[in-house]
Amino acid sequence: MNAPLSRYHRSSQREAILGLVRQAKSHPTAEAIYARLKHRYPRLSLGTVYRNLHILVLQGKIREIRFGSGRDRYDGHVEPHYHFVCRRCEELIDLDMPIRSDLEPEAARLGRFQIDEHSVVFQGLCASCRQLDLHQPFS
Amino acid sequence: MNAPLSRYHRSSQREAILGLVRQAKSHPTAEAIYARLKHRYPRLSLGTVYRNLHILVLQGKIREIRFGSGRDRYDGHVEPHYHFVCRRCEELIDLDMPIRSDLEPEAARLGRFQIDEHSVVFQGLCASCRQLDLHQPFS
DNA sequence: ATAATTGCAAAGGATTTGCAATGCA
DNA sequence: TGCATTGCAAATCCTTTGCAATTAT
Repeated sequence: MNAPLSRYHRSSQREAILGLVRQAKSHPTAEAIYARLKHRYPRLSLGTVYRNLHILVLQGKIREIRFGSGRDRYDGHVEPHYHFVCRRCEELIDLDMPIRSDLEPEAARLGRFQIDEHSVVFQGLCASCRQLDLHQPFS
Repeated sequence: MNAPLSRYHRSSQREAILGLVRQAKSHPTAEAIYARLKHRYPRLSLGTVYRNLHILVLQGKIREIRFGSGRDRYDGHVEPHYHFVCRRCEELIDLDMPIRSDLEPEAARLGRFQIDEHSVVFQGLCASCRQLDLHQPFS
């Protein structure tokens, strides 16, 4: 992961990546971030994007989201929240609903777990795919 | 994915894979399944394992679990249930606690979603890693 | 000056796929 | 026979890493 030994130096690439992840309503993949910054930093490389994303995660400034299909996504909202994923278009949406913290002690009781957090992901069809689905259902 | 055009033929490899995933208490990866069946089917290949796992998922006989680190895991329990993942050893444990179905209409109301299911994953330390952690915390 | 960051290219791990041979219906 | 399944190997996709050059402190 190549994390630094002492403290970080600032880099405009990293700041741009953080800015982009924070302002994006979507939850961009590394590839998407790379594509959107490539014109501003023509020599930018994917490796740099990945390295900075990891640093930002270590710094607690963004979150890595790993469910769903192959690629990781990044979330600029670090406060706990739930997600919805469309099973057709794979869009990932933040949900503004209360966290059920009471679930944690209940789960902890089932084993001798120490539970730090939990995630909830709803799956189904988003508004637009729902319409499509009426006409062209998929197997 | 190479799904068949009409109906499936039976294959003893597929039956063995299904049997193994069902009886396993752990949630094995494709690699682990391959390793455990290799002596019984010396010419078995990883490709065959992956292809059959996908077919079994399509048939609704097993579930694919995709959170956490890189590799997919497979679950022989197809009824909805929640999971616990240890952040140190990455063990994945089925939890026998009631499903909060009331969460779904609540989430659906936030967008115009059609919600079919939801998953809940608790993260923390399992019983054994918890003890270790007292002596050798990790960064 | 020291150490972090970059770009590039190559390596890595997990999964998928093309193809000829084999097996099931 | 017709089509699904297999083994094998190569290909693909996403992510990580080594290294020499550059940049921040």
